[in-house]
Amino acid sequence: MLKISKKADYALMALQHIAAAQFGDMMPGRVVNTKEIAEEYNIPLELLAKVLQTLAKNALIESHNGPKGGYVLARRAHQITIAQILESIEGPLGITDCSHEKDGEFCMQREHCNIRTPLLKVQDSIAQLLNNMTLQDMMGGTPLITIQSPTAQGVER
Amino acid sequence: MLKISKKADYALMALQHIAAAQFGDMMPGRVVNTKEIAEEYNIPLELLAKVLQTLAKNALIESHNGPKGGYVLARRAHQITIAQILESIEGPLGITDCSHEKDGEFCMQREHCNIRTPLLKVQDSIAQLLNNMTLQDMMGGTPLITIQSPTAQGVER
DNA sequence: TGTTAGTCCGACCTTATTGATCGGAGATCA
DNA sequence: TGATCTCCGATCAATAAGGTCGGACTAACA
Ligand code: FES
Ligand code: FES
Repeated sequence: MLKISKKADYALMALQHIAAAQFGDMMPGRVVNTKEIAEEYNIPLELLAKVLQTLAKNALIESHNGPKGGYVLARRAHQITIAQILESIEGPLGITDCSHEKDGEFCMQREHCNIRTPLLKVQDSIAQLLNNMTLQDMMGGTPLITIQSPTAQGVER
Repeated sequence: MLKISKKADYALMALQHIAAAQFGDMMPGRVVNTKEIAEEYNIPLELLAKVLQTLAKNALIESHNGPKGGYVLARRAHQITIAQILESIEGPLGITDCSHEKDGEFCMQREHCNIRTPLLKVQDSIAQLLNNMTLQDMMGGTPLITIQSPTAQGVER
């Protein structure tokens, strides 16, 4: 119910990892490749590759080809919102399939629909929530330090 | 992306209609049957029936069998939350598939997962939003009155 | 400079979820 | 009692997601 796809899940993990490698290590512009992420989180390699391709196409990360190649974050972590990531993978956010009426074709129920307005309000709230949360917020709240605390360190903010 | 299923959509429409018929007409305990709703909103009849069955099983509405039978709201409109409706149709709310770890089986990524905590926070926010919105709130905001005739005229057959 | 190894990239197939459908059981009113 | 109208459970088809394959490119190295 209201579940985001696994591909989006992988995208979030990968981006978090790339961001951590980029700002947490000593090397500032460190390039991280697909295999490293896939092995770290037990993600099917080829599937993760596909996800990263999509992310690169949407200008969230930059791809460097050849040996020692890989991906680098295209912007700073606090400039990337969760909404941007999810929309890159799964298309525009729409809580119901008739949210975005495409070129003159509305759903059958549109005429007598009684739930459109309140549902759009719910959708707006969710969109706002996702837009206000950045990748940096997701990294344990602490900006540059790598997390890695075994205890359930709260992410209160 | 984050789209709720069509069945849940139908459930919301049907419940709104039942509530309107129950409190908007002169008859307080009016029974409304499946066919009436299906024709009003152009919903496939049998599918809507299935949805209503599920709703009845979850004690959101009561079913009255036989001729002149149909469904009646089990509680007052302001006692039914959107979250209850959605969860009745689509199961418990989980933004990711590993939200509810079922009996000892966690996902492969659990060990090194870096996005679990923030995602649970997002899920909590959405759940709270849906729990605070009742069926009555969805009916134009105005409490019990305001359901005038547009529905009643279409129901005549 | 030629080779080679390692990377990204696009198209394809398989599986799971949702959407929709069918016939039967039970209950009420005439 | 009888017929009719309703709800109910099991079944089938369409769609989207998850996963997989081989090809194209780039950059480092000998
Ligand atoms: S379901 Fe499409 S407008 Fe309400
Ligand atoms: S994906 Fe399952 S715990 Fe993070």
